[in-house]
Amino acid sequence: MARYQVGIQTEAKIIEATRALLAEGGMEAATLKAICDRAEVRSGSFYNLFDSKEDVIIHVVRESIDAVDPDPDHAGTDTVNDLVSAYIRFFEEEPQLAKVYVMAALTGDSPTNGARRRFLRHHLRRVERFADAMARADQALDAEESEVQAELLLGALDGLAFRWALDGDFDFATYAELASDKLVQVPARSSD
Amino acid sequence: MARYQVGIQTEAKIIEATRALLAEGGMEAATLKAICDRAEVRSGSFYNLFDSKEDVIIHVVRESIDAVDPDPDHAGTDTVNDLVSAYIRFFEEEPQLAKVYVMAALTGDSPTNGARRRFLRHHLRRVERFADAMARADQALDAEESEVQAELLLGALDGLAFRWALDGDFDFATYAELASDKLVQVPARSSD
DNA sequence: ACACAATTTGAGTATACACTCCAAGTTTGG
DNA sequence: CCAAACTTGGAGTGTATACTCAAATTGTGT
Repeated sequence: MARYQVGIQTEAKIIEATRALLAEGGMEAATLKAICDRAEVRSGSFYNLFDSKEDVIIHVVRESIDAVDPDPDHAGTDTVNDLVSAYIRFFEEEPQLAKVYVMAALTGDSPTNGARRRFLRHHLRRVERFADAMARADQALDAEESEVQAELLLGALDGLAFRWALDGDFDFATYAELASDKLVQVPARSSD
Repeated sequence: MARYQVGIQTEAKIIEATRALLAEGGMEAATLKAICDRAEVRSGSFYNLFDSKEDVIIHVVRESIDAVDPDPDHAGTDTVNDLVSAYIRFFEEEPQLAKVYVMAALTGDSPTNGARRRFLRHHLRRVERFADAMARADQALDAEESEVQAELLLGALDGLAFRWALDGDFDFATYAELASDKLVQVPARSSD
């Protein structure tokens, strides 16, 4: 027999509770008890729907990682500006998911190590995307140069995101744009 | 009566063990049992010398934060280059402490929240230092502009450090220098 | 209304953690 | 060489954690 509606709703409640807890207090706040209390569910129901705590957490973290991507199909038409704007928009429109995104990398726990590896893998994919967009915009850039520039820009963006996670008042969007302006523009070949 | 030599040595062993554990596995690796095992000491001795686990951890974290500072007296003579070089040197010469420095902010646990706050406070002090050096180097920069530039550069450096913590193969020094070059140089006022 | 699968419950298990306690041992100054 | 101060070992405490399970309850297609 198919799944019951009530079970699907319970699953949604658990996911939502986990997301909120991760956003508010990172990995350490998302204990099983906290998740179940918030979702108004007993631990037995939790384990009827998920194999482990790690399951939900990875679900939520993946969701937050996917949300940062403006073009999951990788059509290859996005500009560097598109990519940076998407990153900024993500922080403005989905601050909760954005916080999960950073917190997952920031906080420790055995499930997080998985999340951390995931983060690194995602980071490397994004570097590729940025590098592609840069190479498309500036034919003079070879593959290696654009990759270096991409690492640099993403490093800066992640650092600023990290800064924002430490202090919510930090104006991430403004600094992200500034970083993009300074790091991406091709330096005017002055004299060589 | 003064402290016994043997106690002082035990204290040193515990601190060293904590430092190594923090560097290797961050906050979550530094359990009391792990610390005591590594230091070859029983928990009773630990608590004879420290009030709590948090005590040692804060000691080690503070040590790592202090190590990043090239001029603790703040004589005000250092250039931006000096500051960036000191940051890079810190990662090259004291990779273990550097990892503690990043890991403390990266990994969670109740003691870490203290460490995280400490990290933010230290970050703000460093921003001031960088901003001062920038203002000294370029008289055209007003206080606000130099602070923005300092936040930007430090954000980028921290992001690259973060990247290095995720993946030890990442060439932090090269990227840090690149970031400094691109973010600090005053843009040639082309036409305005 | 019925059968029965899906779901829920909540007490219970096992484990890990930081931390305590104190008797026994060691170091030190006088 | 003594006694006081310090240090140590290691069993033990309390608490929090993730996770299990059998019985009770609820939802759904027929």
